[in-house]
Amino acid sequence: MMDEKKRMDEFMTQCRERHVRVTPQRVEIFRQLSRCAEHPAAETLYERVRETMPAISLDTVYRTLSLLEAKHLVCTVGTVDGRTRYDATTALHYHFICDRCRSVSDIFRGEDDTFDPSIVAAGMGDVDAVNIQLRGTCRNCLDRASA
Amino acid sequence: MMDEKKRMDEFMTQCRERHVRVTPQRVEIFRQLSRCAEHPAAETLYERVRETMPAISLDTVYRTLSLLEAKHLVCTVGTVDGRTRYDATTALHYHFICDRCRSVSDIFRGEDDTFDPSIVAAGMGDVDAVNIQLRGTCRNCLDRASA
DNA sequence: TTCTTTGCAAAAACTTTGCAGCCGA
DNA sequence: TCGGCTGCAAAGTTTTTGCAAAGAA
Repeated sequence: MMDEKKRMDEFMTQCRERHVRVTPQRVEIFRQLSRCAEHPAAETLYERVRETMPAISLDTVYRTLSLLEAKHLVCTVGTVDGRTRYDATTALHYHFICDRCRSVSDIFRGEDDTFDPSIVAAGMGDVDAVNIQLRGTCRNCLDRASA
Repeated sequence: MMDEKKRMDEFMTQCRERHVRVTPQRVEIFRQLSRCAEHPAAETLYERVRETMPAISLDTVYRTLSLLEAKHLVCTVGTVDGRTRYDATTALHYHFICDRCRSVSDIFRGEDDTFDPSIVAAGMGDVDAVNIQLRGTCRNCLDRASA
């Protein structure tokens, strides 16, 4: 795992490359999103960011996520209970979404994984982002149900 | 492609198996959704269904889609512009979503496609549904831009 | 300096829900 | 018959937008 300082420097560099102004709010939103393993919705992330930046407003979180997603600095994981969930990792990977507890977990690709979006979409157009959701019941919920 | 009568019979059989009551509204909603290649949102489908069933209400369309999705008789394709889009085909396939024109197209699997959700999610839990979105710019929009 | 961004508040958009009468099984 | 379904209307949630002040390049 990349250390945080390096990750934040990279974020700021990419912002400048894409003409996205670097503001304290954007930096903090990205930092907290990177730290969250839970793939939070806007409001959840807002609560998190408020701990270190109490004056921030919810609409700034919405606007920032929406901007960063458009610039592919962040990606959406899908919608759970009507709320859009986000991920700071844009590298190709999958998500397991539990329909029972609403948790979202990363699934990183195995060595033998040959799934290739640009081959799959050959002829359809240019692919900028990929979102792969596997929905079902997670191990925790299965264990709890059988206990 | 399966003919419509056969598809509708299958739908009604599956409804009964899953204890979902067969009503004219549900049948018509499913029929129109099956006919739509565009993967419509609830409101778009509502307009479509109203052509043959003028008295239906929008909330019935919402309730029906939500029920059918829970029963895996229909699946969601993801959210485009804040609206959930649906698909009557539940067999594993992919979707190409154009961020420019908001169109959603099916991508059926190639012969050599070895992507297997239950292997990918091995150990994470039980997978009930899969949703794979490739987002980008479609051929049409690319051609229009370069013209 | 200039154009963008933020916070506040209000609004918009989509979706859900309560209720009474109706209908499928 | 009985429990679930529908239409109507109203509410609920999430997300977006207008505006003036503050801030990044």
